[in-house]
Amino acid sequence: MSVVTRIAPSPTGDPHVGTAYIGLFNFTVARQAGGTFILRIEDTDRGRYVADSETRIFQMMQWLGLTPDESPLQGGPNGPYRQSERFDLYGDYARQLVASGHAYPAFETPEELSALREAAQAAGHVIAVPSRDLDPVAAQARMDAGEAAVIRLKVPRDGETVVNDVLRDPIHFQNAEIDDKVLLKADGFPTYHLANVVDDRLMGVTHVIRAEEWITSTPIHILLYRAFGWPEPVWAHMPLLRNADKSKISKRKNPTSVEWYQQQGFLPEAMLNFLATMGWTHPDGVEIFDLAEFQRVFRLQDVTLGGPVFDQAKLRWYNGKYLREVLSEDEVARRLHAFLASQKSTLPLDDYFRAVTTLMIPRMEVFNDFMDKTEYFWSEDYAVTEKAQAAIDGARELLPDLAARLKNLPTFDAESVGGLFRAFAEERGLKLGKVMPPVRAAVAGTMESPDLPNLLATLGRERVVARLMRAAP
RNA sequence: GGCCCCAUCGUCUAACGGUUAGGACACUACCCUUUCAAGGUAGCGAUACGGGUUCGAAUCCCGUUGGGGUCACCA
Repeated sequence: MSVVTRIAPSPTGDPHVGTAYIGLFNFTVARQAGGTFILRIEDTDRGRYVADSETRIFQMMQWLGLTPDESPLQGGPNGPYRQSERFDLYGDYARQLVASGHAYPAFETPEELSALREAAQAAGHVIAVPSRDLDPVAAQARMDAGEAAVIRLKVPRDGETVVNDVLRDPIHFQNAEIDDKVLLKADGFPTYHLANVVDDRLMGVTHVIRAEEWITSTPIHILLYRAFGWPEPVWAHMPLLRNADKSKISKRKNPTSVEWYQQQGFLPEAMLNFLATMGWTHPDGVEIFDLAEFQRVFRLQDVTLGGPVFDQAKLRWYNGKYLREVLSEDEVARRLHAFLASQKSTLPLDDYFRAVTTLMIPRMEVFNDFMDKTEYFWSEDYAVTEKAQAAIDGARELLPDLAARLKNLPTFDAESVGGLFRAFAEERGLKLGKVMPPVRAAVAGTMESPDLPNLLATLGRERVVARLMRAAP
């Protein structure tokens, strides 16, 4: 049987980093087996529905290189892939369960239920729904008369349900502690439990790899599979990504939108690499690896279960590493340019831009760092820091001479410029540390910059001489 | 609170009964050096606690503590 995995996000907001995380593992398990990876949209909650969310989820997956094989946007043999478009299906399956005695219509109002719940809580047991014991014929008559009803799963009163999760020991749940979950809401929409199980079955899903928060509802799903007479999929519950305080990762405490990371100028490769190390380590201790390598060595059973804290500092380190050591300078320049263009920059992708990029690669971790650190490359109106001004004022008399020499330097490359400075310093009996800082301050307006010869060579003779003259008395 | 999951440096983790408990991020110092980075070297730093089992426990068992998840006509 071919492996089929899926992610089933709800279109309720920004494309979440947790979806990307779970997507990575589902994608990989499918790819390893030459199977299929499906993106299904679980939009049965019309109250929380966000219109463009689905498209943005899809774009996130594409950006990361985790493009699904089947999805609402691409279609596929098991469509439709939006639960709202599969509406009719669920009612039929729910009724099938009622007919087979595995489910029943229930007439309790929300108010009655909350009263029941309070009483049950006080007594320390699970809620007992009165409708469960209604005569089926009488219940049918009430439904026919148009009385509002939901359909609930008839959970066995005794025995236990065991979840066999590939990542942990068998988990035992006493059936008496599982309440009769709603399968079909009064508005005819299915709940997550029904829709999820029916769709996974119909789409041939073999491996359910999802977040740990679903563990407690897994026995319900297993009971459903059994009620339908279907075989269970393989279960694997991944640890939850955490905030620094160890709580489940949340918007309030951590950026969770992948779009945010995109806008900061993170690379998808770095994000993927980082995410892969949340709960898993490369067996050879390798820190930097790509999707293909991950696919080659990943094994589900090696996933570690402690809730990993999503540490942005480490993500940034990965990103810097990709900039410096994985991508070519040319590739970085191209991507940086595209990034800046998306931020409304009009800088052309020319040799000058490429040269500046090369100088900045070891000096930025994410693309968003770039403009702040390179103002003086693009404008004559660059800010001059106090320290820089002091450096200029302290050695102002050197500048005209230096400017003249630079103007007449036969070739204006880093090596020649470096030689010029060494010669100048020796001639004047000065240390390089006395000569270079004022020049740096004058041409960059800051004391923090790439090394001076390369900085000057990149800026070019014309700019350098003009700036030096301007700073000189 | 009931049920469920989890537990090695601050963080991500290695170890799969025998190691001076290893690596990475972060942090600190030093080196390189014209500044800032990058890079190199070193340092700091952990088996939550208590009982067992065993010649031997981070590793197996039990308890405690701690953290997390879940208890909707949301997913």
